Amino acid sequence: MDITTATCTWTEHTLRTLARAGYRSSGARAEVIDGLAELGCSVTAREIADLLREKGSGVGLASIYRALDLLDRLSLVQRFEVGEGVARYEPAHPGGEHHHHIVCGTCGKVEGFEDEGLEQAIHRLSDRVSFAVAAHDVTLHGECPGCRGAD
Amino acid sequence: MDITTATCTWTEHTLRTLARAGYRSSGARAEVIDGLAELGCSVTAREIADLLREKGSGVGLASIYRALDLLDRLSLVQRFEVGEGVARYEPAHPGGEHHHHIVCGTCGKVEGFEDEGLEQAIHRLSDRVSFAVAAHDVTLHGECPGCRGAD
DNA sequence: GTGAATGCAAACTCTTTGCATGACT
DNA sequence: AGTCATGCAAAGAGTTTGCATTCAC
Repeated sequence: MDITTATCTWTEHTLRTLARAGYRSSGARAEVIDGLAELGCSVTAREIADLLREKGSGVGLASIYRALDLLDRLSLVQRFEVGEGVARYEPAHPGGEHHHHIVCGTCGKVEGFEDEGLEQAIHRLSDRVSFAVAAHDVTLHGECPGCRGAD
Repeated sequence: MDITTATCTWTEHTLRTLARAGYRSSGARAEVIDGLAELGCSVTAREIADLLREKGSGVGLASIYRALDLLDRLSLVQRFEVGEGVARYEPAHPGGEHHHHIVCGTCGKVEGFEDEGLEQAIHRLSDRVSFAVAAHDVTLHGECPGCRGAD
């Protein structure tokens, strides 16, 4: 997965989509988008705030939440939780390809993974349930290589 | 799945496990366990509180959270979230058999489902990742039959 | 009697909202 | 000018914690 080119494309796509929908994308919103592109996978609002503050930006937390909410409503980011009671966000790729997350129960590290077999199983299963399935989240819990070694 | 006998067994198992671990299980804790057994799948702390209050119980919210936390640490309940920022709990069956959840994006209804193909896919996948996988959560998002019809 | 368990209220964290100010078209 | 966007501060919701009291053993 080439994060660099992917997120670069995502940034452009996002700015273009916002503009097309009539939203202004300067100021705080643009900084949040840049921050998301830079941080990439599985970031919290606080992490974005910390990054922007480090860079000397005066963007407020409220604007970050507002931007994330807007991006989520436009399907430009994916919002999810891994069981900490904190919302996490990451750039959503327009093609629909996506990954899931695995969380280290010891250090809290979150990593992404993709698995075609899993996607297929969920697809097959979706036909069998009474709900109309629109999306799915999978979270694996375990211990990361670093923490396994440190036991 | 026969909820009645399953939760009855679960209640006994839970009380026995607590006693064996040296915890007292009278008062608030027992009421929370009863409430969980009665409500069954995917309940919030508030739902337990409401049920107990209805029954005239004076159990406080803090005791409910403390009980749920203890049961979770002893693996007697499963704790999870479906993306609302609220923790949900349900009796955990000792055998390890478990189900996952599907959430209606319109009315918020949560239902359980089981799928062997999904479990197998996750099992196969677990061998391929660098983490030591200990558990997994799957959440499907969609629209329930009732809300589909009401569109 | 002693230590665990409980209830209440306060504290805390994450997130949302109200409102006045500032920026873009 | 008019509207949208922002920052700050306050409000909300869910959850946790401190402490005095109560209860089980």
